[in-house]
Amino acid sequence: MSSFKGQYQYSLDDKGRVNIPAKFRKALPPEANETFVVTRGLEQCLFVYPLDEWKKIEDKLRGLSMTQKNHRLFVRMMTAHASEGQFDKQGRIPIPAPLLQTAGIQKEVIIIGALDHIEIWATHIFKDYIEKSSESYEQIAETIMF
Amino acid sequence: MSSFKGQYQYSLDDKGRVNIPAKFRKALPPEANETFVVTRGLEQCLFVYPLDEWKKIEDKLRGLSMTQKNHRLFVRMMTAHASEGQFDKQGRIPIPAPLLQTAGIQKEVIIIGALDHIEIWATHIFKDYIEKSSESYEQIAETIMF
DNA sequence: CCATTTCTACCCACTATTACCCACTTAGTT
DNA sequence: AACTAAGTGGGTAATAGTGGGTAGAAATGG
Repeated sequence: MSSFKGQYQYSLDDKGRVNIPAKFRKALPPEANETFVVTRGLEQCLFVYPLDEWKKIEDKLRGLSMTQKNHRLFVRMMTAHASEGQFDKQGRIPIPAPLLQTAGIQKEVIIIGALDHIEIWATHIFKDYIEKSSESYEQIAETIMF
Repeated sequence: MSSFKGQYQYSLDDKGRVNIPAKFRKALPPEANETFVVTRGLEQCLFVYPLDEWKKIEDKLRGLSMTQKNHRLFVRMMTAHASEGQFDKQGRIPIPAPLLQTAGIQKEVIIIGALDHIEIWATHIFKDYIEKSSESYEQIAETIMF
């Protein structure tokens, strides 16, 4: 079971590749087979799952009904934007252009760990999000039962 | 079990052929026997099933009742538009003209993976669909229990 | 039933893209 | 200060995508 955490600043290169923090790469379980899946996230960012975690998502998606409009939409959003890949020798992954666009990524990105997955944000979007959300953080905490 | 994912841009050539992404071809299980079935999709697009997955659909269709008007309609829609075929040496499949028409495909297409099947969309229709759906995506996500 | 025409499937060649590899730079550690 | 590890950039070879030509099969008409 992965437990990604932390926040790292990187930049996208001309070929659409981003580095994955060495800490995260080392934390990958062997079942992930050096493979990850990037897909569209909720909020304007990208989710990166190690292969083993993605398999769990897939199983849940398969359980949805093809005849339900909302289910089809959800499956499409998750899968159509998903891209499976492997690290190159330097530990980078390629991000398909459509995903970069949906996440508003141009050059500067922030990569954060979120336990079972990694998130990639355009730096300025992430900063805005954190700032805006900071105000309601304590309030939202009230609604969450621990 | 197939697990198609990703999004690819291709163009229909003058002979009515479209390329199937190399990744998808490689992911075909041997049971599919290099064969696929294209049929009319839900929403304005085409569904492409590897033969083994299509067999499962057929089994479900057989389970429907011939005495129910809606069932007859559903079976007809799925089967009348279905076309079985194989890849040429370059990995392309021919799409019958009537299917192109129902999907509104002229030249530019987007091919997406949706786990057990592949979908072919006219590019502009797909973009409209995604844009329109993006608004409701997070909302729909809330209703789907993972 | 045969001849002609159209359509389809197969094959080849060109172009674009991707993935792999190597080298350089920067940062952190001893 | 030197060494090691991590991040960045770019070149090249292999692969994938596109377009078009030709031969065989099917359909149509005489």
